[in-house]
Amino acid sequence: MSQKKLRIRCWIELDDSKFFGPGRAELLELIVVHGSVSKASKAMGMSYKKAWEMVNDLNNRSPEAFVVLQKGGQKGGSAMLTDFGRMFLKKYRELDEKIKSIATEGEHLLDRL
Amino acid sequence: MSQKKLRIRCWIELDDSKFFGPGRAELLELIVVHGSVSKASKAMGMSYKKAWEMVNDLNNRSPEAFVVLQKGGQKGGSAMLTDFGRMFLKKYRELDEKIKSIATEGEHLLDRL
DNA sequence: AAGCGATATGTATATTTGGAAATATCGCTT
DNA sequence: AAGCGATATTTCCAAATATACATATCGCTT
Repeated sequence: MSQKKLRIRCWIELDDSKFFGPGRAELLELIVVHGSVSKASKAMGMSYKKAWEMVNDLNNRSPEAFVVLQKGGQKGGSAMLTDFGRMFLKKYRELDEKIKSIATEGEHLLDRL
Repeated sequence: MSQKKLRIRCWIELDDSKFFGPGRAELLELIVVHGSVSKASKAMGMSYKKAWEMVNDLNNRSPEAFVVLQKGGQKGGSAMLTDFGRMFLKKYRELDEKIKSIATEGEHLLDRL
């Protein structure tokens, strides 16, 4: 048998460049848990810079911000999702689930890989 | 209005690395039309090397080849899809359509971008 | 057997990406 | 009001990627 690991994933493109996909979804989830971009990036083994650029890109290219960032303060700073960010993340996960179910029902394109 | 171009796309991962997505789908379609990797790559503004590496990767990592390549001969060489390659491409396009319809039915996650 | 057209492969260069480290920020503590 | 701590933000340089270009290969045609 092939024993190959197969996955179907989706992402959203905005003006012909990637805007939202599995990586950003995971990052946002970890920001919810940890309350900072720094901790979230460490938790997923990503460099802080890359994580910060993702957050920055989400906020800049969307008409509504995904994440509110605060620097300084008692704990040095913080990050939390906006209502819009949480809503978007939830809907993306729902879509992801639907796609997974489509891909596994009946005979499909992965059967012979 | 936002006037932003929005798309939702999917790709297939095999053993944690990308295997098939929109780029390779388009390349295969152009190979069907033109009958060579060279012309197909030019038609989509991609370097020949990159296109060749895509075809090579598809053939190597799949148990069944996607493309049959011939070098030399009357026209210097040629490329054509296998039955498997055509079948896979067709099913991928069907999946793409289903995902698109899911993402656009009713209120969805793209509404506020 | 020489030439042709396209594949197949390698090399050098430009471009993009990525990480490490330095810097700026700000409420709290003292 | 000066220092601290944890984070956000920027700078700089290494490393991975991609592109352009050059070369080798092959089988048919003539």
